[in-house]
Amino acid sequence: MSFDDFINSGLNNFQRQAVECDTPAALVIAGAGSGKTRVITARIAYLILKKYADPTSIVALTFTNKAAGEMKERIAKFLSGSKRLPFVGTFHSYCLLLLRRNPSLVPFANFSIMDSDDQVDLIKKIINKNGLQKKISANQATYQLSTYKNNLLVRNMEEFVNPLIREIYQEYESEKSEAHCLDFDDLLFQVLQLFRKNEEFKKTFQQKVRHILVDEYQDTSHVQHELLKLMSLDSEKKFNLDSVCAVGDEDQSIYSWRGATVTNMLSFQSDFAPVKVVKIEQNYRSVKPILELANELIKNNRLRNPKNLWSDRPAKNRVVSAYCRSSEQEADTIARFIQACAKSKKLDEIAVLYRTHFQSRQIEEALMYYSIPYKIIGGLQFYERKEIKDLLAYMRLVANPFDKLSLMRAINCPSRGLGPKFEQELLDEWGKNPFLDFKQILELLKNDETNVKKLALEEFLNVFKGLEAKQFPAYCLENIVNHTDYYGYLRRNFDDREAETKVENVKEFINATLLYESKYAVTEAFDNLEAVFEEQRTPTLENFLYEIALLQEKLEKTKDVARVQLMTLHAAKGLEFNTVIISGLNDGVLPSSKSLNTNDELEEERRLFYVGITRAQEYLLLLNAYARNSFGQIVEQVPSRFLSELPTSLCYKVDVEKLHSVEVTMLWQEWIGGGLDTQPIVLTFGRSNRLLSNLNEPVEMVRQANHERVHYTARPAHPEPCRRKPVEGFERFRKKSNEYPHKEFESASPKPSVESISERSYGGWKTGCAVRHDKFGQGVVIKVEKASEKDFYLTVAFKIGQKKLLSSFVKRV
DNA sequence: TCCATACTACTTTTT
DNA sequence: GTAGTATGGA
Ligand SMILES: Nc1ncnc2c1ncn2[C@@H]1O[C@H](COP(=O)(O)OP(=O)(O)OP(=O)(O)O)[C@@H](O)[C@H]1O
Repeated sequence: MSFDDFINSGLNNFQRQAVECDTPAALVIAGAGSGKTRVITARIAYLILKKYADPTSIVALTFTNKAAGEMKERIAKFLSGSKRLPFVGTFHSYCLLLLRRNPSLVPFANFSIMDSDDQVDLIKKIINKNGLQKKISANQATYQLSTYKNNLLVRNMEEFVNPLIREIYQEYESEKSEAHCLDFDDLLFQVLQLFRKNEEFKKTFQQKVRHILVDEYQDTSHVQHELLKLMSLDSEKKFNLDSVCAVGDEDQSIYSWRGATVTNMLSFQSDFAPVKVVKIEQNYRSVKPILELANELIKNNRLRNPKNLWSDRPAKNRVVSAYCRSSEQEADTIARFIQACAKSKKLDEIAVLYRTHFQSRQIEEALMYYSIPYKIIGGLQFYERKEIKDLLAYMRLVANPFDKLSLMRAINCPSRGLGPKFEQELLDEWGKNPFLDFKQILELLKNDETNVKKLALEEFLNVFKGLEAKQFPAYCLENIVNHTDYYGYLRRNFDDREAETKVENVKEFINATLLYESKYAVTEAFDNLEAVFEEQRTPTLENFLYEIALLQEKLEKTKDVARVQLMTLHAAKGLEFNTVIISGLNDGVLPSSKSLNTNDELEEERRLFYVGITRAQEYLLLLNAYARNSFGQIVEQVPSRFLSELPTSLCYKVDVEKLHSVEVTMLWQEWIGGGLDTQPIVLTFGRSNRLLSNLNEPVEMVRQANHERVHYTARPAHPEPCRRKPVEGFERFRKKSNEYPHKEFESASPKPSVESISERSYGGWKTGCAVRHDKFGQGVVIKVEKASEKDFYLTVAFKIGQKKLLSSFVKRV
């Protein structure tokens, strides 16, 4: 389709207004799936093709690399053939680009970028050094530090700051700058400072860049908003670009925990006034039942502006909510569902979404068991693996010989007798001579060491002989691997299977560097670095390190076989799939147990669920389980409170827990396999034939919002499926109301075979003491068992019956 | 200094 | 269940 055709037929009136908007500032506020991203892409194409804007004068900022990738693809379609492409990427990657374009303005010429692991490692070191372990965990400190840093730049928050954090902050910053490292926050800060302090820099920037577009504005941080202001306004706060266009949706704000500020949407309107505000209410992505479900859910949030999002894609029987007995069954059910889908859909049109990464493991296991190809987005990333990070440390040292953190990582890996004691010497020495690079320091130290250590140091330094930042990355990496005998080290230190996977990973790493080199050879204009100076466009080690710093995924050839995508709800933002599976709809998982304290947090969890639902185009499967493995223990679960907010008329509930696995497959085949879109199909389930058309009829509420009514007892992880009276047809799958899920197991289930130690008191927990649980109310402890040093299992008699739970879940009364 | 063993804490979410 | 740390003996 030509772009003209697209403008005429591929956009509705409102979208077109935003795309063709001539006022300098435009803001699109619109619900999920209403084509906001489409507006951004179309506007970029419009500016280039209709307004003859130089592509390199356009900057499009997205929230994630994945979103950037998709947008690039869409734009490239409109601009087929053109080698000059606009910048599309995250705020962070754009800031990195600016810093690299202006090496003379950066505090250190060759800096390393710390990822979050490096950050936590450094903070942990500082905490341990100052004996603060007892007071704060490294993860907590990292999080608070980032918040502190972000606030520092924009407004003064000194008095509210945890003094501990300020202390750590000082040391963290100085360690970082001695090592010539920047963390993710620094990338934004450095550029922010450039804009604030360097008029020349700002002038050059505004001469070159004329249009800025920002996606997902509701999740931009204060710093990012500030940055946008500095980029677009002159010193008199007058608009100084040709256009700025942002799009966003308050209902999809899910990143407040990392500093996202929804009110940026309002600030945008005042800071860039006059702003043309465009609202879009039609959803093009989802079929009606799915959209209505999402609308009903989000209505429960009080802190929002009501919207009237509608879809004109009628459909029936599109949402099923499955109640599983355990997380294993949940995973198995997902796998069987995907199997049933695979007959009519491509696997990459299906996504499994979850709240936290650890949930992916069980799902993975099930998918492997059924040989379903899948791909995990996020989670433990390729470049976060230990073996890769070790080698990266060597590479980083080549590019940045001041990188203390990398040196500490590399020096004794593979182990060469240079342990913590030597590390301390090294740190002391370096502290005295901060302007020497690591080779000079090590040469210095070599003189007063024993022979064994001398040799070890010699060996270590030899690895770097002849390696330079301007060489090809693959050459450097292969040299490092060979000179350190890295494969040998892996085989010596890990058992066969583990060693082999690690060796494989290293080989893949080498492949990735080779691929990176060839990519440069093939396409002259490497889109991301399109506007970088020529010498920065050669595939050097240095450039490779910058390229991967903000990328977690490894560079892969082309899209290979279609695979089911597994990711967190956060990572799914901005994406869409034919079929979406959301697993783990239990209180404590979604909403997360850490977000139950305040209403704000709870509403963000609800938005997260909303984002998940609105990723689906055609089918939506929701799952929860009555038991879940966490920390190697089976913990009872209650269905998510959000499930009770979904109208039953839109959501078909199934008691999967009562089905045999074969029946589960039949269930899915009947739901999906028949091609419900085109014609009503005749079911051939069991002995009876039956139309599926009544799938969507209202049912009585099954599990009430007040979970107190539901009665649970401890039961084995895999109870035998219970025997049911056969029910005719598909209807038999529908969850019965008022039927307690585990009535059958209550008497049958063996009592936990842990010896009673109820007479004893453990950690202050005593039988007979009164406790309060958030949901189950008051109760009395009948049994105490040790779970760990600090945690205990309490068997508590509540009004609703006995429950066994971790002591951390109850309060003493 | 290295290794084996025991014991803890651990799970949000991302650039 | 596992990664990371603490301890103690070789
Ligand atoms: N005018 C239109 N006509 C037909 N399809 C459209 C139109 N606008 C958008 N779409 C389609 O609707 C879907 C959602 O669009 P898009 O991803 O741009 O929405 P969005 O507002 O960015 O969504 P979200 O906020 O949920 O990420 C896409 O598949 C897109 O192709």
